[in-house]
Amino acid sequence: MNLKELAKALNLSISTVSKAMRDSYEISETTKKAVKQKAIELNYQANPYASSLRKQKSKTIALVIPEIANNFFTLAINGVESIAQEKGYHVLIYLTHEDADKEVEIAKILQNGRVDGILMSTTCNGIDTKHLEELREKDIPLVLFDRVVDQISTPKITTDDYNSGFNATEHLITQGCQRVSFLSISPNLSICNKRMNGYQDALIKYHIKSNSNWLVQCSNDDAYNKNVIRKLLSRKMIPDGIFASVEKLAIKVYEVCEEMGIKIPEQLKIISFSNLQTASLLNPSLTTITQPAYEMGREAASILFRLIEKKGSNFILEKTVLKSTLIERNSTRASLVV
Amino acid sequence: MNLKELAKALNLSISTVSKAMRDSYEISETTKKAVKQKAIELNYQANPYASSLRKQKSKTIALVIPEIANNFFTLAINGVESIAQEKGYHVLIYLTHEDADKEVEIAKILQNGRVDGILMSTTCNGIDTKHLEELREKDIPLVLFDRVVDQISTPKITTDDYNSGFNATEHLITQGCQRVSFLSISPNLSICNKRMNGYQDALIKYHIKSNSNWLVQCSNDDAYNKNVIRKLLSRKMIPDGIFASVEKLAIKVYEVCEEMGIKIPEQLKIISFSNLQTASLLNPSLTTITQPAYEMGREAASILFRLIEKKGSNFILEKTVLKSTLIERNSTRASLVV
DNA sequence: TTTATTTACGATAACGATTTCGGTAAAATG
DNA sequence: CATTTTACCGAAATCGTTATCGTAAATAAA
Repeated sequence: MNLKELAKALNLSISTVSKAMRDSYEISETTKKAVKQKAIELNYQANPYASSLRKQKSKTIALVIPEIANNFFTLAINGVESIAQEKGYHVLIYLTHEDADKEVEIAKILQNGRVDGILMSTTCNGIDTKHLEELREKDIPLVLFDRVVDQISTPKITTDDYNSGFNATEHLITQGCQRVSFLSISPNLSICNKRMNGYQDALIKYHIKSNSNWLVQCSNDDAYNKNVIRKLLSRKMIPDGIFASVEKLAIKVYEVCEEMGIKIPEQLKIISFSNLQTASLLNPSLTTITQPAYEMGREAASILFRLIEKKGSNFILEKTVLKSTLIERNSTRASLVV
Repeated sequence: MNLKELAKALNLSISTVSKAMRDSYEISETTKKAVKQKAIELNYQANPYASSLRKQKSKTIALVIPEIANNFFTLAINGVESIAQEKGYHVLIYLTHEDADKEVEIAKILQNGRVDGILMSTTCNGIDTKHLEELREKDIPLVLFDRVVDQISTPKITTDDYNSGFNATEHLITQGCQRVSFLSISPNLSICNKRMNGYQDALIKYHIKSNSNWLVQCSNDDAYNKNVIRKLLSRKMIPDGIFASVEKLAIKVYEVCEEMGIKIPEQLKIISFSNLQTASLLNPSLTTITQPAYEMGREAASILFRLIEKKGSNFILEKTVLKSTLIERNSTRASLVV
């Protein structure tokens, strides 16, 4: 079923039918009605690729994220999808699996007009950002969220990572921690570094000597991370507080503590960035800094659509910062002095 | 940058360049090399929509799922994406949010050639399946996974839901439960009913009177479900075992038990279908039936691609059944008789 | 040497829509 | 009554590829 057949069935020209379908002022109401009815009757739907080719826009966006088995991204996708569906856009999903090369490859592929815009949260392994600059040069609308790259000039949605990092650390300290360790996911990730800066400044505020030994670099390999954490908790002087920059590191800490018989929060308190649905059901319940993931997705998507629709508008705010909330639970409960 | 410009830069015809790019036997090796080099130099990439229009295939599949904030689907997406990326396909994602109308709408939209095939897990609220039949009639490759619809003739990937349901219930009984309740997510979902059948047959095997009071219909509204569970656990005769057909119901049970001070597993044992990463860290750790979600995604995708590539091949197995595994944890630990 | 066959490439027509540009009738205007 | 508008509609170009077909030169076969 294409326009030609539909036109034939109506004894009208192709162009008339095309215009009628899109409510052109050139077409009388009566023929419009006739055309639309026949279209429904014959189950006509415009071929999206023919339209895209002609109109040079695809009504499709790409969502590029490092992983999906992660509640933050899951919620963000929900936010993105909700806006996309409202706007009648389609969403292509690409996972980089924290592989910088794959991210570059995907960025390359997306230069060919397949999508009208890109929503991206970068991999933590990347250092080079040429692929993002290329997208900017080609004027492909790009919005970064959460894991942003500061040097790229494009809208970015983040949370107040520095403050959150500061507050999380302060919370540990006020709950009685003296030796607070920070688990980083990557030294190349600006948001992770901001969280770390908050951590360091909180230590300074409370006159706690910032010891680089408490700063632990993790990776995206679960097994490796578990080992790193094991080592951390096997030192002669182990931390009494851990600030995990991402959820999966907190999970590994729990596992290692169980394994080693370390009691949370009595021997070790822990706080983590996390959107776990089950944070309150863990043993013990996990104190979290929870990002407004859904809202971030929605915000990122709606800014992207604004970019797409009013291309060339320059009143686009570069940076949007949403607030995370610290939810206190038992994993950081001050030890009861019975 | 399009073929025309590339051809001009090479002093060749458009058709020659096009063929060279796709390694046609009609083109000499020398010109092929020249063309490809120039293509890289000028950063040429074929316009996907022009290609799709001409070739009548899009190298794109649709993944239609009811929700994404669910570890099963998250893992399945991972599986799907891994195969899609291997095959050079793109993945469009659509969420129905358990809304049958939305599922119908999406199915309609996908009839227009936007995708070469569809991967779907149906909503639990659907009863009508006309939209799926239409897809079959239009010969659009369709593979159902997990939440399948039996009456549609198309490949399906499921787990052994009946057996799993039986085993889960048997497990509760052998751990000492006498009043086992089943939390259903929907009466319209064949896999949920199969799990229930397993449950019922296990009761029969152990000569436990199957009481319809123990069969609780939940929905996809968290607040509603929580209320239903509250009521269940407020009866004069409350169950001593709960079998949750999906993860989110189990979480609600935990929450209600915490609220009401009901001790798991002493007063109430619970087992659930679940792919929670944190099942072992819950308080108490949750006994689960865990589906091979990643493998199901991979399997579904690879069958879909077989369908797409050898359209008309009839040796396609209708049904693939993978095995779930019961992972025993503390939520069903037999009460210690101290 | 003549004929048949490859080899390597180009011209051109699709694919299915959108859009510009006309064109014709009827209605409105002078 | 002549002229301009207005209201509708159609022809044809276009988007960027791919596929079919044709053809010149080069090679092989006769």
